[in-house]
Amino acid sequence: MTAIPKRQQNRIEREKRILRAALKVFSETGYSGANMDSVAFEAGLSKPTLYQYFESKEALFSAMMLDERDRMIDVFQHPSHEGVVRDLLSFAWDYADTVLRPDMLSLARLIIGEVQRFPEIGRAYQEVGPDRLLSGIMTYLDGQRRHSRLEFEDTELAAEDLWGLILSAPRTKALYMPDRQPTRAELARYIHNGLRVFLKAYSTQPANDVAELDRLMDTQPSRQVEDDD
Amino acid sequence: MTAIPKRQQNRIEREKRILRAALKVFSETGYSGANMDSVAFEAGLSKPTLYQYFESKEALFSAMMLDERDRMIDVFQHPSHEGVVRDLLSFAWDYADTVLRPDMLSLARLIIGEVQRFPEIGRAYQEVGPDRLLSGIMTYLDGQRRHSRLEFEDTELAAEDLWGLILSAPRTKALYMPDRQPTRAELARYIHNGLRVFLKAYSTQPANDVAELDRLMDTQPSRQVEDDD
Amino acid sequence: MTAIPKRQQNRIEREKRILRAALKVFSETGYSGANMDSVAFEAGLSKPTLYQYFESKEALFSAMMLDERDRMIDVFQHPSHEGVVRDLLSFAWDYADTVLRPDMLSLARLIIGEVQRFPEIGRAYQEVGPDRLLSGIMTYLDGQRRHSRLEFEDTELAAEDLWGLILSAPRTKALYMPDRQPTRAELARYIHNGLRVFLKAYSTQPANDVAELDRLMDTQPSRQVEDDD
Amino acid sequence: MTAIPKRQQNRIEREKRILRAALKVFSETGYSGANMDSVAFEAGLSKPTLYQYFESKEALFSAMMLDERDRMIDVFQHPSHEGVVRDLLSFAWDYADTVLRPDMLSLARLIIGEVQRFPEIGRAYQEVGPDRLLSGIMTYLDGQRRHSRLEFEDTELAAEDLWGLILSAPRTKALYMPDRQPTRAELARYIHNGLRVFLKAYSTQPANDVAELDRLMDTQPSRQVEDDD
DNA sequence: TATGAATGAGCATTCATTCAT
DNA sequence: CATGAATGAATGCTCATTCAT
Repeated sequence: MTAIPKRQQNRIEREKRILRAALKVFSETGYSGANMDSVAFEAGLSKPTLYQYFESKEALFSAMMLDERDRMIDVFQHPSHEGVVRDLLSFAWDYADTVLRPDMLSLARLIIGEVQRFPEIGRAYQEVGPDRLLSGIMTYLDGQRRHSRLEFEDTELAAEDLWGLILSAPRTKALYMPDRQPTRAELARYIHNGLRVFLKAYSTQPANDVAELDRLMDTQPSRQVEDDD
Repeated sequence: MTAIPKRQQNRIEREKRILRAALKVFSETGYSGANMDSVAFEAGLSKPTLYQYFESKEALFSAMMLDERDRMIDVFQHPSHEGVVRDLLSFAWDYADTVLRPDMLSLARLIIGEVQRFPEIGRAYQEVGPDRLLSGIMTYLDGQRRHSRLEFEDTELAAEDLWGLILSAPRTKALYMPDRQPTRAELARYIHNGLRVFLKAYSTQPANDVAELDRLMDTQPSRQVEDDD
Repeated sequence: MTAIPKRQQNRIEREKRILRAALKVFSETGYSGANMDSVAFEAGLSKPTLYQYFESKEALFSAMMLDERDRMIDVFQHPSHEGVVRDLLSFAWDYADTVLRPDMLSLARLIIGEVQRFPEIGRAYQEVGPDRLLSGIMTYLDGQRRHSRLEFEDTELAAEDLWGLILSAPRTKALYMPDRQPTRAELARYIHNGLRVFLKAYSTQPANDVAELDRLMDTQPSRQVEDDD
Repeated sequence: MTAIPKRQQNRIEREKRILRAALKVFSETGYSGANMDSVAFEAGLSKPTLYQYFESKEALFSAMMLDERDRMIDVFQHPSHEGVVRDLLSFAWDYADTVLRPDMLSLARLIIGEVQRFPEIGRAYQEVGPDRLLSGIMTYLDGQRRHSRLEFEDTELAAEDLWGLILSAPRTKALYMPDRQPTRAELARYIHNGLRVFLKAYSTQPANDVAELDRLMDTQPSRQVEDDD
């Protein structure tokens, strides 16, 4: 039997619990505002045990942040291939759903709030978050340009435009106002408008594509009807 | 003469000094990380005096934040009227120069980082920052629509697009990476591209306007030549 | 009025209290064994106040040690001049009374016990304690040599012999056994014997001097009759 | 064969390792400054195992101290018999070499530093160290008195004088200044002078003996030529 | 028996806040 | 009114000691 020793197993499990607890506590109160007692309590163990896993508050913070970052790598789906409009729409919803999740927003606030104290954390997230995402979008956009469905010169700028048109406004708002989550309808409005502008600017057949977009948005304005208040 | 009593005068002056000191200290280390000793020292007075002006750390923080917000109200210039393209370009630079200033970014990080602890601060800034700005842009865009120079249905979305296309990418990067300020050339690239997309999507004479934009960007790619590395 | 400001006065007084408290606490339990709460309590103030006066435990320890050292500088009397035997006898008692005081022994134990952690403290005491004392004795012995009352080649060795003959045994015992203070009678025995050997070895008239010594020791075997148990 | 069971053997071995580790750790940082982790690590076993051998830090300390004391019993050689001067000289070097060894000094500092916390330790060492040593010297001195080579009344005082004249000064210095070991030459100076004084005071043929001493010290000023810097 | 893992209690240090002058 | 001085209440971190395996 290649049984993983129970000890080892246990240790890994506990480390995960600590990192989860740390995420919660640091997210709620920031680095300085958080205290190790809370983390220990939240993780269900004592402070000395906590210190056996991470040698200092700072080390715990960094470890947690980098762990979260690694977790984020696989978050974004690769675009499907059912036609530009459908693809972009699907991508827009996927991305919005992820980026506007309360926990993602809390994490983003934490990073931004502490980036002056921990500059390397900001950079680390830039690399796996925006940069990786962007390169995913860029690959897709390049493909569509080769198929003459889109036209542009600077792929990076086009990708950033896509992101900015769809999410800049709702995400900025969400960062500043944690208690007001955007509704599905609001999101739909941003996505609809953002994609329309993007298509007008970058599609080789803007009129057709915008028409298709309008049709799709009418049909399927949102995915989760329940919270469409 | 209804001379303001010297006492009164003095008090106001001192209060300003405290608020400036608070901005500096809180910006550098966040709310929890800052301590009242530093604020008092930075303001050049003793802690008890500081407490005479603000009854608690929390009160000082709120007061400082709201004061900064008020100061921000007059920050953005009203658009001039020399033609849409020139107007938008002038606005874009104005806005970029303001929003990407290191102190503005620090303040933004502070707000975002503390918004969960002080939700009203986030809302307050939303009102005078984005909202006021937006309504300024909206007024301008509405005017241009009346003159048939632009066309759109939803003014708010159009205004948000303008903002997002120009500044979403560089500002997001700047928030996450405090040590890497964007150069003038990078800014010019974002502005040029953002306005081109905006004009393509919203102008009644996209081809002409984009051509003019290209010409203007060539002529005057930046304002401060010295740091155009 | 050249009134010293009460504040200043107070501060000095309090600092003295802290140093006294520190001496007590550190002497009792050593550096690591002592805690700042005890010092604060013993000094009659709160821990933060204590920290306003000394920035760390280590700083307090060093300051206290150096203060004690300075206090020690004036401790040893200069020898009088009533004849070698009388002089040496007087010096012997003076010195024994000082060096064997319980607080002096505690301090010595503290220095010796912590000298590996704070090497500079050991050196500092060596300079003002033994070294200064020795040079005082040496001056005196040199004088007596000039008057042909004593003879020797190496003044330093002679001085060290004087010290060693009188105090080495009782002080070593006292260092190792804090609960057993030497009685006056025991001290008298050490002094009598030590001086006798010293005179035999160094006096130009050993027989006479030893006889005088014996007479003096008979007459006045001790000074403080009360604890002559 | 009444073979000792391997278990038993092992246990004894381990106990020795622990005691050696404890000596090292306690010597370096004192009782309070030392921690059980370091002892366990130094002994190459785990803390619980350590606790199986010694039920508490205090117990370990005491056991180690008493063990060291027992080890010390056989340290001092019995004086040979080649004539008083030669005997004393040989004894002086033997004793100096032992007492001034860095590990012996560290141990002495430890005892002195902790004697207030563990008074019985001080007494225990007094018994086997000074007391046993002293009674050895006393036996020898008594012998020489019987052979009319030395004369004195109080054997104990004579023995203490011998010790004090030779080692009081260098040992006291060494206790206070751990980083400055006395050189061979310095030791020779102390020994030469101490014995000369001793012989002048106690020999029945002082002139002869001092002459012999001078001759011996010239011939053989030290034993280990290499570090005679 | 030996050990990885755990913890209650303690300790140096800091900080928001308040007096006394 | 302004300030030097003071403090109760944390907070990060450590350590002697004990389980559970």
